Amino acid sequence: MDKDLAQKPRHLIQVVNRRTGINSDVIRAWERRYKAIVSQRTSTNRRLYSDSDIEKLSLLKRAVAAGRRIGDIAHLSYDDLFELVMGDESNNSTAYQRPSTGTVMELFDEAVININEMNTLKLDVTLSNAVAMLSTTDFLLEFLKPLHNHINDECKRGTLRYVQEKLAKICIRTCLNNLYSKFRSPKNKGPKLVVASLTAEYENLDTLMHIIIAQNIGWDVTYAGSNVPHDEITFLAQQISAQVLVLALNNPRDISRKSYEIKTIKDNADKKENIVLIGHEVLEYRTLADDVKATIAQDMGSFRLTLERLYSLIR
Amino acid sequence: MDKDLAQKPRHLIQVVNRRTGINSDVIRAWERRYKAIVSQRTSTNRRLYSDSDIEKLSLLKRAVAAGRRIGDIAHLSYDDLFELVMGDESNNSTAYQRPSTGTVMELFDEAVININEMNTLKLDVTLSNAVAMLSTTDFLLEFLKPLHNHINDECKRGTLRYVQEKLAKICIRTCLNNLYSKFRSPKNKGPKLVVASLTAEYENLDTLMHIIIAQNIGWDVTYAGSNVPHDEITFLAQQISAQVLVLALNNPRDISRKSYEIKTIKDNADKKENIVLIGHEVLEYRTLADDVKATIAQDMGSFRLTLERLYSLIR
DNA sequence: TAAAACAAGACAAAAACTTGACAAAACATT
DNA sequence: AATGTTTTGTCAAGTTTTTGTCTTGTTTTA
Repeated sequence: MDKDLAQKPRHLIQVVNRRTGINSDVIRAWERRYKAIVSQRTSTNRRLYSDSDIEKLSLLKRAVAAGRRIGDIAHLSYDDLFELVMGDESNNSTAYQRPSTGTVMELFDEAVININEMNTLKLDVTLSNAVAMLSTTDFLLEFLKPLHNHINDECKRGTLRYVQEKLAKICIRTCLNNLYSKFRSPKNKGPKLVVASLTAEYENLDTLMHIIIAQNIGWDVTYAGSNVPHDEITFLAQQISAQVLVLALNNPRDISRKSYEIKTIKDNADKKENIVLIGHEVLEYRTLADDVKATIAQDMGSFRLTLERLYSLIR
Repeated sequence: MDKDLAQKPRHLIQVVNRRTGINSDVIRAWERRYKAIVSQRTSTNRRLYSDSDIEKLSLLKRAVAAGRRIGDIAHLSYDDLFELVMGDESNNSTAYQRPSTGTVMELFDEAVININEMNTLKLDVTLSNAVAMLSTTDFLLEFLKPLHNHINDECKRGTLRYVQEKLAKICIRTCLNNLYSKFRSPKNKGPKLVVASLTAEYENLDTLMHIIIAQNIGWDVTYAGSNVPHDEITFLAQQISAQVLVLALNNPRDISRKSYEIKTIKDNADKKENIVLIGHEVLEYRTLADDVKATIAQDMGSFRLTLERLYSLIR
């Protein structure tokens, strides 16, 4: 019965477009030129696609992304295609192509315009387009982080008003939140990691970006938010038996107290627990980091490397 | 018995319009052309809709927003529609699995257990199941609001630790965020509404719930966050030409300053702009509300009524 | 009596269709 | 390295289908 449903032509070309990310024109062109997917039609000549059609189209897209030419592969059966894509993607894992700077630039400009116009709806669309078009890493490092910096700069300079900053940051937070939930599945049984920040720290978009990176590597992330007393962090990490604890340090105040608290956390923790420090005040904690054998990750790039290293150590 | 009530035809088309955000003309056209919802009639030929009719209409609206054509889907059963919408909204068509049981009580208990165990992953699942199984209103009023109260109570009593509260609230915020983005579509051309809170107010989950309600009625909501200076709020409302301004008042401090600021906002606003006050400190602003002709909405129920009234006035 | 609901038809914007053209990218050849 | 050829995504023009909105005129409600 399920198979029956999967074969049933019931999706309009627009739905296929949304699900696969392939432009409607392209879908039609592939049909016209190579008979890639010859869909059924309604009595009034509209195309209707089945679930399996959509799956084949997704495979075709992946094959093209892996460097195949559509004309060569369009006629292949689903199974042949599947095999092809699997081979391509496993060999080519390093051959990821950076998006052209043009793409990122255009998305960036679009986002800036949306922010200036305070059109949160359009900004949402732009952000989710960026997510769709870029890899997670590129999205964060090449697009969102620069955008975030730009917003902060313009705000300091006075070119951007306070509400504009606020609205933009709420949109970005929502977007990061979506990204976070999207990649969370009960099936994920990666090693556990806790992200939190101590008392007198504020919520920070950079911290959220770090969370996405960790998740992207394969960690099962639990985010405890900002402004959490140190003993609560210890409790949480122990209860869920986290293997890594990430602390965000963005507020330049109370460094000595926080240092003491971090030391306490380390003392109370199991020996296997690793501590990673992030945030832009992180350099103030250099000597402490040596002391408690914590790792300092100054930016998202080194954070990714650190977590990848820890991940391979644990696995 | 509840089912009985849900099947009972008792809502005029106007009510359906406000609850679903679907124009009355459209509802009638859908009935005339596709027999989407063939409602009962009174003895004098007025249409009367049941709760289930409203829910099916909401699903139809979501399916249309996801790119479906009304003519193709109007005839589907509620369950088929549900499956379709779930597939469309979470791009991978296999994501949602219907939970085995699901009264509000059971969902509530499940959530409480998840919170105690600090299993955020499972809590996420429970919350999204609740969203899927209940109507938006029921989800908020019967499930989430009580859960939120429960968390606050347990925390005051000391039964719940600080991290547990934190984790739970982050999950809830994420869930509300998702709900918010889900119902935002560029197609929505509802009247505009701004939600914000003044300086010295903090972020509040109740405010987010109010946002979902407003959106559910058909408003195009812009959320400016908390702690926004009054002149920034005025600027925003003018720029996007909002027709309603919702202010959240949860902090008992600085009432006189805030009163003054609200008055200033009213003075600078266009005459047509309506102000609605929400939050648990809202009763302190009674005299002010009379002064500036603002409406006070003490709870989510009266908030819904207020916005429905304003919606029908504007339309 | 004014406002709201009804029916039926008309209209126009949006979306999908076909065909053909174009230009950038990829490939092949010299 | 330069040049010619093929591939392929995108766009435009013109047609058809779909669907939200509006109009007109009648009936019901408050």
